[in-house]
Amino acid sequence: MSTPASAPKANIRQVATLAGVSHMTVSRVINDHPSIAPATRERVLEVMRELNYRPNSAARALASRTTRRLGVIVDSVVEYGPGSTLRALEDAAHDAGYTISSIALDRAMTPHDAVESLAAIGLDALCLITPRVDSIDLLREGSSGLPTLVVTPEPEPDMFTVSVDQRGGAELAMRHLTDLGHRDILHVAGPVDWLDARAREEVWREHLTALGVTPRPVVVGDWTSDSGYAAGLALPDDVTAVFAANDPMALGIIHALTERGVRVPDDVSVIGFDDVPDARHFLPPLTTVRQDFRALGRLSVETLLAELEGAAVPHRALIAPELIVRGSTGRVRSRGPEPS
Amino acid sequence: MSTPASAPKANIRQVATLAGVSHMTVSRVINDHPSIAPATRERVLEVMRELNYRPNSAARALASRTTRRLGVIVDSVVEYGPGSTLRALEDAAHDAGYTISSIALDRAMTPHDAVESLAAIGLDALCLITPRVDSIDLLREGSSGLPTLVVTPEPEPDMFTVSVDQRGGAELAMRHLTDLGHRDILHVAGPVDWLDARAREEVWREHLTALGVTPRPVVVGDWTSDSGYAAGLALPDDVTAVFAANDPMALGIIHALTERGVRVPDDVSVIGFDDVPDARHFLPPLTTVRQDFRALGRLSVETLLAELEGAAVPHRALIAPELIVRGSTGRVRSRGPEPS
DNA sequence: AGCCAATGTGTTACCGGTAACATGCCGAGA
DNA sequence: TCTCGGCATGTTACCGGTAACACATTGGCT
Repeated sequence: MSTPASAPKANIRQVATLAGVSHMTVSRVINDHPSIAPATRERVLEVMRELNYRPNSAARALASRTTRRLGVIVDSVVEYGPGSTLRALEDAAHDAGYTISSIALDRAMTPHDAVESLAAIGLDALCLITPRVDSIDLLREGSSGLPTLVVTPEPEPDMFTVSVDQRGGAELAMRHLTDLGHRDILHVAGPVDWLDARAREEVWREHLTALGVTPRPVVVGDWTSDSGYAAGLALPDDVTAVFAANDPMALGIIHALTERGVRVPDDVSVIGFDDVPDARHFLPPLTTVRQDFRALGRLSVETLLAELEGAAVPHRALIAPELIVRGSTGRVRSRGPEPS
Repeated sequence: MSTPASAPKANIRQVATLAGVSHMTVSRVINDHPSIAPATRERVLEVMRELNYRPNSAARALASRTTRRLGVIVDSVVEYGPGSTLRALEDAAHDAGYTISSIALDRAMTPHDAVESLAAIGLDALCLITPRVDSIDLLREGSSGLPTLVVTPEPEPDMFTVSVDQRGGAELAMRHLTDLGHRDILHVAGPVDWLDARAREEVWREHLTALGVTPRPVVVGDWTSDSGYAAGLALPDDVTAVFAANDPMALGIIHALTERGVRVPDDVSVIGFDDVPDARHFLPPLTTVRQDFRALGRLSVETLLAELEGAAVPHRALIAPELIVRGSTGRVRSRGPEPS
């Protein structure tokens, strides 16, 4: 065994004694204080290694009033977007020497409770990943006085916000479809209380209107492939393309259409949003808009830490999405004999 | 605003003074000590409410040498299984008043580093979610003296382990296929260093052997739908069923077969493993084996906390998987004119 | 030479809790 | 009535660090 069994944890004063310095000098070595003689530093480091010394983070937190911990409140972790963003945040935070404590809003957990329960464990800053309309207000209300960043599609004048450019992404999707000649484009939207869903829907509407086409009524889904399936079953015959607000719904739509004998993309083109890992193997492989959640997570941590250090940071930052063209979209074609 | 701006954090002694008791009494109220007069408790609670008092967790951790924090090391969070397990763990831990700090093993992070970096922040116990063969040894080596639980398909005599019953799940899949009359069953396995993958493969082999069928060589994938796709392209013509070690690979296989003009399930049956949320809308909807990762997470936390409290807990616990029959499997049928 | 700033280190107090032991009070049993 | 044990509470020390300030030494500049 390399580790001596049950190493009796050493503390800063024991290190100090063995190194022949005061405990304060050891503390300075730990914190990379500039004015430490190189020889002293070496000696202390040596002793620390010998004793297998690890600073006690609770003690540091208590004395310094800073925990090096970020709290994250995530609405709907189970969804691909929020979940991926959280993972990316965790990685980025870890790289910066910070710890993440996250709490999901899913269940019987109100934003207020979430802030409470996170604040209880001690936080340096707060990050809210929430695509919901009202969450920001709820956050404001439960405000904890902590530096805060919100990952949300809508800019908020008085807060730091970051997001993937939802409108830009929706533009990409709509332009792709209209470039292929489609005009009769149905939108299967996400839940009405999701800002991402709203942004995508607005762009769809605006884009069509600008083309002189009257948009049909949106179909509202709930992000699940099930809801996409339902929308697919109910798809009017004269629609030539569907812009689904996410990939699972696109999958469900394709499933339903296929069952109905409607071919994708020959009869109807379908485009998704997200680019989930499996999208390339859907049948047909899904054309979609990729969101770079890793970049989003990194950006969030950067922004938050900069804010903590008092640096001037932009109140709003955006990540650019990317169009991924695959097999579920094609040029518009007449659909054979229309019924009735 | 309901919260007074920048509430000056109260500490235990201020509460004590205002309540006319010693700070120790307040501490006892916080910790639900039995011998506190009801009247006193009420008075203290009242003052705590007034001051909006929150115990400082760093101070508690320092004084009590217990952090109420669990460390989790996750290998391959990006995979559905480990990722879901982690989420479930977080929820269960939160419900028990514990905090989770997790670290992903994915990148340039060795198990040793992971233990180090988790131990550095202070932990009550450690949980390792790792499907890899060698990780347990690595953990043993980097052992931190902490109570430890491993989520792994293989029991380890000297450690606490929990898992979804992999062999049982694979049995379910194989029995389903053979009940439908299939004998020529190909297995598309996960990476060789994954214990889950091994267990599924072994059962596949044993099951066929017991039936007097010589198993063909396994095809080894890497869990991704891409690798499934590759396997599907190379699928021998006389195979009538494929047991894919997870759902994304099953998806890729179906994609490839469909491209080749092979119909699923008419020509070839495909069964997956996991039951990812979208599996029911794959084309055709996927027959698969569901793993209840939420139950697994809950079980893990329960076990770990029981261990912490010194309770006697079984060294090995299993969650039962469930067969989900959908449209990607059917009775065996001759495949029409065989080429050559 | 004398002064001052920078450098390197030490002393002391304090962060906000919990542990361990001490104390006063009260009721039950001898 | 006295004693003893349990209840309710208080006192003191300590957990392992950091902050703030003090102090000694050194070297450059006037």
